[in-house]
Amino acid sequence: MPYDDLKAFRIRKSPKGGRKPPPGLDIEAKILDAAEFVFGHFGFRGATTALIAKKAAIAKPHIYYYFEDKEDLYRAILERAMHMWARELEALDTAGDIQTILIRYIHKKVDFSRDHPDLSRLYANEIISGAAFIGGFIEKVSTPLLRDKVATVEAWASSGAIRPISAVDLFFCIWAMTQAYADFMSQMTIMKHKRALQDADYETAKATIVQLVLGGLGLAETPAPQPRAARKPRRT
Amino acid sequence: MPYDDLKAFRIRKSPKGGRKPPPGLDIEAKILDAAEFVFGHFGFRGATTALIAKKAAIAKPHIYYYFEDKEDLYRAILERAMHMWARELEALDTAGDIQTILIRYIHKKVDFSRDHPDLSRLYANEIISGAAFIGGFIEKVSTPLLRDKVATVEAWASSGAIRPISAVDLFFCIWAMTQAYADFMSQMTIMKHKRALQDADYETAKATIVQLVLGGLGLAETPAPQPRAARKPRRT
DNA sequence: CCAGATTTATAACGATCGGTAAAAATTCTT
DNA sequence: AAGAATTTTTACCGATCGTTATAAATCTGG
Repeated sequence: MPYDDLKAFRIRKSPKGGRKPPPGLDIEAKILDAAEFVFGHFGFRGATTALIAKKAAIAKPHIYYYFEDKEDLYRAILERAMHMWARELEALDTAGDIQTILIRYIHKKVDFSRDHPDLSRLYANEIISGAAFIGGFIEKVSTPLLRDKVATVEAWASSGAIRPISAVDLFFCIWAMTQAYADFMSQMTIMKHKRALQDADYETAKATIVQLVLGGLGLAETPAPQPRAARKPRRT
Repeated sequence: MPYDDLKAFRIRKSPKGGRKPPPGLDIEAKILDAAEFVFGHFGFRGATTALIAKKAAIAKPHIYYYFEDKEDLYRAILERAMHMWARELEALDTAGDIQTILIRYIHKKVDFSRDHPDLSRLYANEIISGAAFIGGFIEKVSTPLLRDKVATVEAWASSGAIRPISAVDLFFCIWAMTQAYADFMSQMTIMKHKRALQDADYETAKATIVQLVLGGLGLAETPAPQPRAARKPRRT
């Protein structure tokens, strides 16, 4: 688990005692949710503490009771986003059918875009603006993770299981397609004449991406209907 | 040419007489270039006129001699970006070999990401932040253009020339993949341990995207060397 | 060379930015 | 219920935001 280094990216404030959600919900969580939305839509520089406070329904200086400054708050959410991002890539376990592995990964990525669009937008904004805050994380955590998965894909290719391909670009393309359904959501809703993407839209997205990836790798859609007993997970 | 409506999106200032670049370069172009960079990296809200002026090597209020306000400047660049974006989609002429059409389109899109990364980032930023400025343009100009191309792809599918696919999502995916090589450039350079993407990287990107799209549509990479020679569309 | 128009630079405005100080309100402990 | 500790609000700060006013510089045509 190499990406546990990311603890170094954040210094929290109060390791003090008791937890208690007395009247309403936890304020810190409300701030984080509001900040996720605002940072996700406008980036670090475009987001304002006033807008975050308004979205969280609190007074503006109240933010500074829970977070040192704007950057601390931004890092807190970025960390959450990177955490989930890295965990998803790590969860691409290389055991089992190739088709199943890829399908499962693509589905998970699209589901993430549907369930956490603001986190995806936040990440996209950070990358577009130059990855000033998470460049180190990408270099030290994401890249080794990627290289591991790239090696797996290349092993598939050299064994003849899939058509040869640039494994790095394959991942870039999968990320681009799956994350687009969060980042470019507003464009898609306009072009589809909808107010929001429905479940059916995400299912169609999954099917299309799966078709492109499996087709591009020369794989059939049906993952070889389990010739033997289900209990045997092939080789490790 | 439906997208000529976009003239309504911009009101320029001086339709007055003579053009002359007397001492240095044209100031307005320098402002536009600087603004393209700054808006592209930080979005409308995150960009500051001071930074644009500094990048253009002029005094801050000098901007307001050529542009009414920040929004006017932003729209000017957005218009340029949308112009190029729409022209590219329009240039996907539906004549000729299907493979050739798709390959040419993908190549053009990747070339655009390489040659105008800031414009691509600008567009991405605008979409991510909700498409507040260009929502109308997308609705009135881009969408009809897209629907036309979608009809073409669907005709291909119903004629059996390609595998059935959601044509709309196919375009979303092609845009996502090709534009990612501009928008997510910083992530890619970090993960590739490079300072910038080289020509070879863009060529690999093209090949990968082409492989995914053609493979996903059940098309061979080689576009039928002669009009009537190839009759057995068997893959690899 | 000079008046008039055009282009650039300087000064400064109100609004808003991120952030602080300190008081008010609330909760916890006793 | 009283006092201490914690949570939230009010008031406000200097810096920077977008923008305007206006003066200096430059370029024009005669």
